Amino acid sequence: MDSQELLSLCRRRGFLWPAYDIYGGFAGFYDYGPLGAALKSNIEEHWRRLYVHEEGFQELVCPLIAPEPVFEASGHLDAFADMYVECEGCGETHRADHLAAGMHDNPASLSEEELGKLLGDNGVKCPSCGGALTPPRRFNLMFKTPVGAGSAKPGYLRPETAQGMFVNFSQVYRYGREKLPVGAVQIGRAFRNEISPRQGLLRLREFSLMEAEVFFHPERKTWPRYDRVKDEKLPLLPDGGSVGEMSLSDAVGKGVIANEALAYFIWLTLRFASEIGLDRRRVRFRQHARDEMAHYASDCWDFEAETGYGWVELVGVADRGCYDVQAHLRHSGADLTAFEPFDEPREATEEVVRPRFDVMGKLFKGRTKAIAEELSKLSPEEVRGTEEVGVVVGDEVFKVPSSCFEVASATRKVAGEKFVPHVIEPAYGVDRILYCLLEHAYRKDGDYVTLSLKGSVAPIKAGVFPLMARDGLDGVAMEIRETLAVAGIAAYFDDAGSIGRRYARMDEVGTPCCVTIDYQTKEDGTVTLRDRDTKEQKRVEGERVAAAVAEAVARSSPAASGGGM
RNA sequence: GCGGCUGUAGUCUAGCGGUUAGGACUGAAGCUUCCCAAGCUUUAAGCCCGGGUUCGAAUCCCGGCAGCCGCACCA
Repeated sequence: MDSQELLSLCRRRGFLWPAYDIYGGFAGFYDYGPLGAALKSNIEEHWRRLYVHEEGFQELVCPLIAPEPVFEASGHLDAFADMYVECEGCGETHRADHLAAGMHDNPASLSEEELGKLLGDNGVKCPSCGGALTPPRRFNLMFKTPVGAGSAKPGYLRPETAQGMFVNFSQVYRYGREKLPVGAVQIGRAFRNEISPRQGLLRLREFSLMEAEVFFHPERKTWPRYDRVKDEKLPLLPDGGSVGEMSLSDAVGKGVIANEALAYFIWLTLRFASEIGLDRRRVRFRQHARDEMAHYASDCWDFEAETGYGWVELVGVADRGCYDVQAHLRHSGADLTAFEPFDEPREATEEVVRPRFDVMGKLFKGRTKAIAEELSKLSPEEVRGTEEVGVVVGDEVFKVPSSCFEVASATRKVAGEKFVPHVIEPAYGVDRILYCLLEHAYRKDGDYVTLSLKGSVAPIKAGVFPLMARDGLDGVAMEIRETLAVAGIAAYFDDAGSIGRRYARMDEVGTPCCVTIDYQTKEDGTVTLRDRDTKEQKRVEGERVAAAVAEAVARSSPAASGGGM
């Protein structure tokens, strides 16, 4: 299909268009119009239904701007940047770390200066023309903005919503009654200063993400509902293999997918995709190659859809290990751990420095308590065999003779252990999903275009038309539209042009059914209900119209709690 | 960021240095008992932006912006 045709429809009918058009446009930014906004919101609402309502994830709304330390910890400040050199001869730019491949174990980890020296020492020239190269220049893909006036602190627009959930692990864990696994989600905007945005909605500088972070005990990566779906089939493209259908349990059993939890969220992604209307025959899960994966991930699967642009990544489901939480724990000093009680409390015996208050009291009088406290913090190794130990309390240094303490073994009851949780992250790109949905729904018969959107996501659920805008038919139609609106069904009144033209307008924006009021309505109160995909019509009682429309919409949608594909 | 191609109403397009930029579809108003983009009347809407060449520029040249394709990039 021709993506230009689809984009033209999107603009014509009010789905979306390039932003700031009257000022010449702004690459990488798009506006959603009334239909696009409704479609986007329906997609997000369906996702929320699955993750928040069914699976019990906690939804958070975190700020779009975060202070610098967050991204120092996450690694975005260093790693979410590319180093470039430019050729002084031909002007071509090259990835500096790529040019240094083979000269260093990990060129990307070097500073600009170090990398520049490395390239210079090895006499690297422009691969295109052999010209001299500029020193490496760093281009960070995050948008930076000062926060506050004066000596403002640097802030960054978030490049993903994930960090907001990692830094809030303790709140999520506590709200979840201190049980694992526990999950948080966030739906919202993220920003990346792409060097070259392309392909419409597929590479934006400002875009929407739906991300979930599921926190696990490192050795128990499964999910309560896994057993229910373990025999379902997944279209998998394993690293180094070819596409094939495989059940979850086979994939986990054969080690194709690293664990049950990862398999479950891969399946949930397929369920979501299918329920909003992506074509099951044009999607697959592609496993990242070892060298493609972020260094901290242990397994990662991209959910891809086939489009006019080729296979496009819509969702990434990755096992990120303990990397993110660990990073914030170290960087912030906060205790971002989970606690697991042992079946039986254990007794741990360890050696400690125990102050002898009877001896100390005489020597240090009123300072005894403070000195003893400091003394207890020392390890047995530090005091063993010494005659005297220096202890600092405030500004004072006290010389404490060894008679004041002893090294004794103490028995402590340990109820359980603390650990840094592992994270599995399903991350969905809303704009890409929306675009692919439109492509997969696009049907063309001659010049006649129909968007075969699922009722669950269709921006308008029903068109309501008087056959003629006269003889009171229009009044009846307006009442019916209002009845539908009150019942929560997005309905669109149209009395302009021929009836065929009005059906065509609705077909082109993916409206699943239309209600038409004709002269028979005046006689027996029935209206016709017309189906978008079959073009079939049937008469229904006027009083039943809301229920009948709801049924028709549901027919082109999956059952609310349906687990099957 | 580099190279190639391209930019005319909401959409698709005619134009090739010289009248008032033409058409189709769409939109709006109206007529027509009108169930699948029907017909008729009326009507709105355009040369991406900025410089230059020229008596005269949608047209030629330069720059910018945007789009498409390829390269690069996509933690």
